[in-house]
Parts: sequence; C-alpha cells; structure tokens
Amino acid sequence: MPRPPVPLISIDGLVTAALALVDESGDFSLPKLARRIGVSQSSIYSHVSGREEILELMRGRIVAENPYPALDDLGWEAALRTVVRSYRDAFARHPRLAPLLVLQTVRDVDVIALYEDLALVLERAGFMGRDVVSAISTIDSFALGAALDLAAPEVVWAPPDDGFPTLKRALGHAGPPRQRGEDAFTFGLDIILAGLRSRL
Amino acid sequence: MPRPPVPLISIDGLVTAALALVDESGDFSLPKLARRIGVSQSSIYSHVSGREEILELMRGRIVAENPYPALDDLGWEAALRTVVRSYRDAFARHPRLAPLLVLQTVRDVDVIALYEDLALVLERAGFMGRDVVSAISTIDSFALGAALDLAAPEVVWAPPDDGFPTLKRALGHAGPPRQRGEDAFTFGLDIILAGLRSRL
DNA sequence: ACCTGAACACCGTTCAAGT
DNA sequence: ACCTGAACACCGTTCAAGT
Repeated sequence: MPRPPVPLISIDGLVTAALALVDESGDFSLPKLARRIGVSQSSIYSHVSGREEILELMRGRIVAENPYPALDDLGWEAALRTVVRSYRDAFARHPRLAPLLVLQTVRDVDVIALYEDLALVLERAGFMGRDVVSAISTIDSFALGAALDLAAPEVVWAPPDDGFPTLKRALGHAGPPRQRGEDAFTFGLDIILAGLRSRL
Repeated sequence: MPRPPVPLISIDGLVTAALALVDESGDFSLPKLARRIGVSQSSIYSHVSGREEILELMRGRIVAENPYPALDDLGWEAALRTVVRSYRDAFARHPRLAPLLVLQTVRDVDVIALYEDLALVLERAGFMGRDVVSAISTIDSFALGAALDLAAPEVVWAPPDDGFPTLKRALGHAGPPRQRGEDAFTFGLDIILAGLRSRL
C-alpha cells in the first residue's frame, strides 16, 4: 500500500503511541512503535529523522501537557516553586521517559521556554552573571534526579545482609517508593530554595 | 581453545576493559568488550551474569578508585562536602558512565558504604526519621545530575534563533562545558548545604 | 510525498560441544 | 571450570522500488 491519499502516520499519533509504549514497558523501539500504529518500520522515517527526534518530541509533549500559570504576580520563590514543580510533575506522569532523555540536548521550544522562565525568575531574584547558569544547572540536576527517582527500581539501595545499620534504619523510615519520591522532592525543593535565599 | 590452564578472563580485567570502552566511546557492548580482551562473546558469561553485573562492577570500581579520608574529625558540613565531592569526582573521571547506571539498583558494597556514611553524617547533624532518606535522596539527585551533566552533549540547551534572550544571555556568561559543570557543582553544593543548615 | 520490503550492521543471552 | 561457535530474537537506519 504505497502513498495513500491521506497519510497513515501523523507526528501527533507517532508521539502518542511512543509515549504509550514508554509508559507501558519503559522501553521503546521503532519496530514496536511501527507495529502499534500498524505501519512498516521504515515509513516512520518519512516523518521524523529517527529515534532521537521522537524522544525530543515526547519531551515537548509532556511539558506542553502540564502547563503552569503566569508567573508575573508571584514572588521569585513562589514562581520558582511553580516551574520546578510543574517540570517534575510532567515527568511524574511518565516516569519511565526521563532515563531516555538524559543524554539529549533540549531543543523543544516549549521546554526551552520553561528554562527561559527559570532564567527570568532567577534574575528577578537578584542572581547575576555565572550564578544564573549555575542556579539553573543546580535546579535542573535536582529535577532530573527526582524524575529519574520515579523510574528507578523499587529498591534503589540494596545493602547486603550484614552491616550498614544507619542506612537500613533510614530506609526503614521511608514510605513506599512513590511516597518516598514525593517526600524527597518536597524536602529537596525546600532545601534548595532556602539555600538560594541565603545566598542572596 | 577450550578451558586453558590459567583463565583468560579475570573480573578485574573485564571491568578495566569495559571502563576503557565507556571512557573512549561512551558506549559499551559485549561484542566490543570481548573483542578488546581477545575472547569470545559468550565466554564472558562464565564470569559474570551479564551486562548489568558488569555495569554494577564499574560503579564499584570508580568509587573504590576515589576514596575519601576518615570523617570522624570533621564537622557534619565538612564531612558531607567530602563525601559528595568524592562521589561526583569519581564520575567526573568517567563522565560517560553515569548515564548507563541511572536505572540500576546500587548493590556494590563500596558504594553502599558511601551511602551509609551519608546517613551517619546526616544523623550526626541532627536529621531524624524520614528526613534522613529525603536528604540522602536530595543529595543523590543532585550528585547524579551533576555527573550526568558531565556526560551531556556540548550544548545542553539549544534555544532556536529567535527569542529566549534571558536564557541566551545567561548561557553567554557560562564558561566552556567542563568549567560550567564544575561551577554549577560548587554552587549547588553550597546551596544545598546552606539549605540543610537552615532546616535544622 | 508517503509507504513497503529487503538489507545491513549491530545488540544481549543461551546452549551444546569441547577439554 | 572455562572457552568456542552457532543460534535466537532483537535493535536503528538506509535504500531501491512502487504510486
């Protein structure tokens, strides 16, 4: 079936199917993607340049699906909280996507806009020069780590049977994985904001 | 050449070769590993259970290669700095390893010992209950993010030609990638320590 | 422009066979 | 116990061929 009058593949459909695959299996391959939308593997290349572009489109999709309100009326701390929380929650809805994006340059406009907002808020707060990028990187590292945490195996740390009592006791206090991730994110965001405040 | 009197493969040699592959190419596959140590692909399975175990052995190796001094004589802030700095520097020597470990449970004893030290220091500082795991997670997210940053493409954020002036200006202030990573790590570590201090 | 099938150069893991 | 080669079920990408 060559060249149908109406295209069998749309980029939107491609991204939706790819995201569904990642959500279901944590994995994502072109053969599986093609099978899911009932098309041949190679025809995907008529619409995107390859695997990387699909991944980048997924990053854009999940951020666009999780918009945040205007920041103008908020103080810098509230604004920062809003953006970081939104970014992390976007990944929380698709936990298994984060690991796949770890090595890719951010190109999607919606995502770049989010980083632009971060830069604006940090300047408004009073950071200048190199500190702005450093602060963005710190926040970015933390948010990425928090997102990865949600995709991590049930047991992130598996101490052997004997020894390591303090770590084991600490882990004993933690809730179930999902709760632990949320607790850690809330705690960490507070810590980082307090740290930034004290730096000014 | 079956069953030589002295084994052709040692686990140490396996890990060394694997690490060299990752350092050189950022990639690592069993065929390439086998070729490098001059052995058949399948014989690797006589020594390890598979790809995952080799990755976990690499994590142990780089941490063991980068030991830190005893923490007993240090205040909690200095001790925390020491451990986190050491962890991040271990990855800084092998930047392309971090992305490969992102999804794996930490099992290596040396690495678990490092987290035990983190737990000990945090308790000494005065954190209790759930906050200990939350603090560990926050530090862990940050350190992992910083390690990933070193493996990231030259350009982490690529804003399109028009728009996003604040982000572009901020990026213009940043040094070359390696320097930017170091600056961001130092800045972030300060921020997190200040945040933890203010929480107590 | 958009789709197909075949081909290419890869993966990780298993397993019977050898000593 | 330790190694080999063959086999299996996968990958991502390219490309000539079709309309």
